[in-house]
Amino acid sequence: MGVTIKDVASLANVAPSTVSRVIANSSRISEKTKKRVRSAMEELGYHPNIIARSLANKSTQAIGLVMPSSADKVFQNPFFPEVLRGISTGAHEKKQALYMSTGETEEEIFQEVVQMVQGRRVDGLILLYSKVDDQVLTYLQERDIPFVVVGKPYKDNDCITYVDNDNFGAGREATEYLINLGHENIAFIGGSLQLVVTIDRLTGYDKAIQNAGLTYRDEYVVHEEFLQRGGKEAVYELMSLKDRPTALVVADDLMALGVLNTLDEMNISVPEDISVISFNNVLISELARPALTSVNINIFELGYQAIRSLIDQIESPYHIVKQIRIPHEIVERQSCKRINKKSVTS
Amino acid sequence: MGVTIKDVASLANVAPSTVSRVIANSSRISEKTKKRVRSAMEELGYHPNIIARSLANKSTQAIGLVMPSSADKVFQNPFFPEVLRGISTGAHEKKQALYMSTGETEEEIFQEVVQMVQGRRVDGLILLYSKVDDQVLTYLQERDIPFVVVGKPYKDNDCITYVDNDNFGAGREATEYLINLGHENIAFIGGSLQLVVTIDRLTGYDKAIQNAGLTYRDEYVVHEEFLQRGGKEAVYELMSLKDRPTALVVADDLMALGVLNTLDEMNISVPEDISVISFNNVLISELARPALTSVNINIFELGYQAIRSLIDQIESPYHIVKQIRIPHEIVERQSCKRINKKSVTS
DNA sequence: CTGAAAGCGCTTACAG
DNA sequence: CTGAAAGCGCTTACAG
Repeated sequence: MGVTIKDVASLANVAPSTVSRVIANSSRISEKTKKRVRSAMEELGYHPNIIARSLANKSTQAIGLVMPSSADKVFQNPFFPEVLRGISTGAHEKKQALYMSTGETEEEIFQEVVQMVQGRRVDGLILLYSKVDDQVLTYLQERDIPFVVVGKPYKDNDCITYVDNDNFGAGREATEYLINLGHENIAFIGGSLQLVVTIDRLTGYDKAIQNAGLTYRDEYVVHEEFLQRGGKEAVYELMSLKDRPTALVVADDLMALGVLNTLDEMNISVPEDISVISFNNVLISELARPALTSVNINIFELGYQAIRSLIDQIESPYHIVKQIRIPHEIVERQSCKRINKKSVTS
Repeated sequence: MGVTIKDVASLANVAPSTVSRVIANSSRISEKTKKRVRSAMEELGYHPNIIARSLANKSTQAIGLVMPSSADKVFQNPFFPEVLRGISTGAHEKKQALYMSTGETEEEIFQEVVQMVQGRRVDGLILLYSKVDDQVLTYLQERDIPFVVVGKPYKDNDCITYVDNDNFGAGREATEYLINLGHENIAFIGGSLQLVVTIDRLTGYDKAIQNAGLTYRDEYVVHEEFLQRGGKEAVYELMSLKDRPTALVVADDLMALGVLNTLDEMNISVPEDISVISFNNVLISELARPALTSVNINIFELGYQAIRSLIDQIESPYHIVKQIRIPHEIVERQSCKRINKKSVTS
């Protein structure tokens, strides 16, 4: 049924190998025969069989995307579609196909990765997460398969190519932003401590608190699963403290939206009674009321740079390691306000 | 470098063809040799080369996902991650790999589809959109490639396998829900009329208005691009009418969130002054204030059934056409309220 | 129950 | 500048 290289060859009166060279646009073929072969391809509606090509030259022109486990929660976070968009754009520019993992548990995903790699389905992989003690990462390192991590790996930073924000800096700056508005009681609501991003942002928060000479309080730091219904618990806890915080650093826009709702239910208004700053700057932060001041981490760029550097790595004859830092900046909206200190109030 | 079937064969002292049969778990091989071969595979860490297998048996165990064009807007709609999740789950169950298209324009996407199909990269495709006059669809039909559409195709309904909601019914019921709450001035804010889903929901709205003996008014029906910053224009237009609507049917949760914001800016409160019902029931509808009453269209199921029926189609020896209707139901939250009719007000 | 051989549709030294 | 031949790693009639 399918038109093969042989059909083209016989129509153009050349050998199959010549057709192959025309496809590759080899400089060793005369323009004249190239033309003849091309019109034969046109006439027959020939398209190269990519599978056969892969087998022959041991390159797939395909990239594997490893999604985090617990797919259900993850996909709901607008982070993923956006990073996918960046990856997709880069893939298209470089004519790479994209393969997605589909497993839900860590073990399933690991098996899939092994399949992709050993089954020679992909030339390299992008890990769309970064977590402590990851067997996928270990496996890829051992086998010396090209891969890049979106986010900062927990260890071996120097030997792994990754694309990340300066989340420490982002956490520090967000906190400093609140400090500059006069806040002294600033709490931090973070996601899972299994995620390196949480750790980094929290450390930045710490640093800012210290630098400003504020007292660090354990009870001001709470953690909730990312995406949980608004971190209700966390907010209740914080608001029932004797020294209520006057400002919150929230690790994620979606979580911040939930925090906003909980505060609303408690009749605490933002930014009048309490200021809120969050991270990621996804569409939701604009649509929230009040619109959220959020740290833009340029998610698209994270994905785009990830695939660019993966392709560089695949094409390069020697093993290159690169760390790419995507810039961030605070986008001011309506959720933060200068505090009226009691002493200053007339 | 890679371990091949030959290595396994010589270690196990059998022919390569026997190893192949063991992999396929053919009943024609004795348990004894199966065991021997399997332990050889284990010992060598053998994994079949999927590419080579594809070439030999002309099946790829991979499915292509065709994303809508204008990827930028699309990925931001929570519809896509959710439908992807359904597809991914089904793919994993059936051990199918997933390929994503990466093109942005219609033409790019078309070329990619041709590549996937003629390059024998996939056994079938899922179209994650449905629009008027789609060349991809026409191409797949002509070539008799297995595919399924998520959404209702614009024409040729009977010959195409698709998975859809009863969007006509959903539009009608949403409108009836408002009518039952006593509303008579009900407006419709829809997305692009290029999308079949918009047309269906609008037609349902029409029907409900007619059935109830209410007068249909042209000025009550407005269209905005899906996802546009809240359909601000649309809301202004409607609210400046002499006969202001008392209820809105909004085609999409994200759009409804924008509508909510615009109303808020105009100091019109929901549901006291105006009721709002929308569609899709994504996470955002819960997080909005007031929480949105929304028609749950079971997006996950849409994706899950799509891939199931695609795989059925691929595995079936004859061409089967199926139309699957995913149920929907109204999820009541806080954005709708019984109207206080003037005549009834004491 | 097992093996030898041809074939899937390409690419790529090697030779001329 | 072009061709004949071997090979990529599997599968599958065919034969026994």
